Amino acid sequence: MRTAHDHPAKNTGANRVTISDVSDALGLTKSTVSRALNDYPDIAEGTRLKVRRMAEKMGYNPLSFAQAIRTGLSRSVGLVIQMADHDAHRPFLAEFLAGVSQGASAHGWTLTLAAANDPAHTLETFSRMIRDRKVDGFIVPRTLVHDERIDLLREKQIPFVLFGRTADPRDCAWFDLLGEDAMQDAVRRLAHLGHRRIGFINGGLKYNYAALRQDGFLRGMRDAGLSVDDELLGDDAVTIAEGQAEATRMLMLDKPPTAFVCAVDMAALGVYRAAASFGLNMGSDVSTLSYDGIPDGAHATPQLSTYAVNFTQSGSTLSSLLIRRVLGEEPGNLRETQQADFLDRGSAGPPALSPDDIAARVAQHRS
Amino acid sequence: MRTAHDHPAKNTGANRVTISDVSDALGLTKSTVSRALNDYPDIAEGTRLKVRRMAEKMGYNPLSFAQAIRTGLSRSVGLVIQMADHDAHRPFLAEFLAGVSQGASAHGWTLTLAAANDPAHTLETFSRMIRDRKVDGFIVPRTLVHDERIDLLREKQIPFVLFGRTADPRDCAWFDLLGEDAMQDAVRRLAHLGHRRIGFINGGLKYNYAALRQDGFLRGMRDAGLSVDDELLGDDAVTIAEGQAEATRMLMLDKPPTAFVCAVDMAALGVYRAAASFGLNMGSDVSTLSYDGIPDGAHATPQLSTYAVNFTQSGSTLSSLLIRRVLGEEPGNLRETQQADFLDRGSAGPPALSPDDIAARVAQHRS
DNA sequence: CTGATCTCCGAAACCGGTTTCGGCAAGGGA
DNA sequence: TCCCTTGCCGAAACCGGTTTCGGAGATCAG
Repeated sequence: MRTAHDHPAKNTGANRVTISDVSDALGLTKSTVSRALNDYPDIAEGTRLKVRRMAEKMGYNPLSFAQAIRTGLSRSVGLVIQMADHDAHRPFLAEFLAGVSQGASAHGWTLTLAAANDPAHTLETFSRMIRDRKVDGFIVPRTLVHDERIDLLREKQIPFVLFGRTADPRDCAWFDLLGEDAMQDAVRRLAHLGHRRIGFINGGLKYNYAALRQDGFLRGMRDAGLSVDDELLGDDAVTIAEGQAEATRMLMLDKPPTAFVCAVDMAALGVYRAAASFGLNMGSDVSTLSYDGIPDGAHATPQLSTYAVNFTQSGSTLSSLLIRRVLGEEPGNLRETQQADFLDRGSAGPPALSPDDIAARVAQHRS
Repeated sequence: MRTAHDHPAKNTGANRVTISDVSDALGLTKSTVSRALNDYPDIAEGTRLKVRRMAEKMGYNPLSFAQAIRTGLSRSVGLVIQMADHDAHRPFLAEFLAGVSQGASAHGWTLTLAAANDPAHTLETFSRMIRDRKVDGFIVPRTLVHDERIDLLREKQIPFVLFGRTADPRDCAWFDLLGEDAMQDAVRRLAHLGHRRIGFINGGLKYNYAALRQDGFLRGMRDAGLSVDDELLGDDAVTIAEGQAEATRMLMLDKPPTAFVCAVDMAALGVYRAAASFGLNMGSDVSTLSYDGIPDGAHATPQLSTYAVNFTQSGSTLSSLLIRRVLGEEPGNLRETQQADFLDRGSAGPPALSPDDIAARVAQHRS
């Protein structure tokens, strides 16, 4: 049986500078030093400066877990990634984590990461981290329409910030990109290029963003004075295969679209395959605009035009918001949104073919 | 100025069960309860059981940061990922992190993650985490031939475990896959299929694995009784573009290879492109065996035959090794290696063309 | 029966901080 | 001059654990 006393910790701060060392050096008590460093109002300005300088000079840094025992704050942001999400977020994971980590460490906080296999395991993981007070709050990525994580955190009164928005905003702080505006703008651009029949391939309906992006698409269509054909609306396409299936279905209609708007880049890459399978050139015979900005989009031929999300900055912003939330700011003040950046590359151009031309080309390739 | 006393922590363990609650309920002192739970030998077996049961019944869980203040152990494994590594590890990042996280939480530990932009920033990040005692030790991924991270950790006497091996094993525990054996086996398989001229495309020479894998390749060639042509050895190919460049160079030789062994899957995907550019069919006209097991390999046509690494299990093993290291086990006892799994798919077959045939085909496509 | 040894637990210090409370001294008003 | 604030700091408790020390009682050998 391996136990703590079998292996006394050898790294028990041999020569660490403690708050007592600082107070002794100044002839003050450690309580005064503590209050000076924490900006208590009952400390004279001169004393505060002396303490600051001495602490700096001696290289004093408080131990966060020693503070935590009294304050309850561990100065750590929690993040649970769910492995079953096989969809689009994987390509950005590194960037996102880097952003979260850097946003946290900019305030002297750390990132505590956990991974879970399925929704039940995710909730379990949240509960365990809360029970053991490993973190002061959570970043909740990929918010769902009905999100049990939010219910749990609300019930347990744990601070959190969403990456995404949610219908019921109670207790919710968030950062999100305006996917709906991107979809609307995509339609506007395509309409401006001359497209009249535009198909929409949405992402996972369980995610909160799906309804928003569809609304944005529909708004764009209305603004452009275009009619919406139910057959040109596709759902739940978050992989290449799913995107290809939806695009293939639409291209085989009597009146196929000349352009596609995709809620997710992966689906757009599927549209490329569908088009290629019918001998249609992407960017001229058919056009595609999409959303995400995955690296593979830049390697496709032609390069995918898309609304790109800066995941590093998103992560960093989320950390900052969460820290402010933990320190007491109201969630209502902690809601930020931002526009995605349009990358104008080669996948959308003026329609070289009419819907009838496309239908003929498709028919020819099916024989 | 936002300070701690402006926002008193509200989650200061309202109704948390402490060790005193347990001791009071039993009519014991908290010191006895503590020693009972930590398996001190001077506690009667009956008492230990009573304490265990009561703690369980009351739902007592010690606060790790409260323990840390005395023991110095924060029960957290540290991991710093370096963003500048644009090579092959990104596709597995999620799996790897999941493994590390699960390996840690299996022992009640957590994963503290940080990201750095470059080597200097990495060292800085290590130092900061050490100074603030955020973690008890580190997992060091992607070991280099000359690795400053190892130097730093050695000097500061911080426990660590390598993902990979290193030339100077002092203080080093590690887990690694035997890439050299995979390379050797790849040559054996190709020779068995009838290949006589085999090219080797190595990965990044700064990494420790490169020399090992080249040794394995050379051993395989010697075992098969094949001669090694210096022109058929390529280095530093970790991206598709770099792999394509090396393969293109070799295919344009007077005596091109009929098969390739790649140290890294990404490079192998580049070999696919080089072959395609000369009208050579992968798996028949030329063959390729590789190493890593990236997801894209399964999407290539034909599917890439490769030696796959289980990154989830690797991460989990690394966590366990690190925890044992932190608890006092000698690094010499904490060195594990494992064979990669060969995925026999479609990219290697008997040579349909001779080197001369290939040279002719290449010449034809260059005109 | 006595003294030495062992077993087992309580008492108290300790870890490194934070926070409450009280009091001294200076300053201001009457 | 006296009283009442106000400013500023020390003393001590506290947070939730761990670890050292010592001693009471039981056991055992002589």
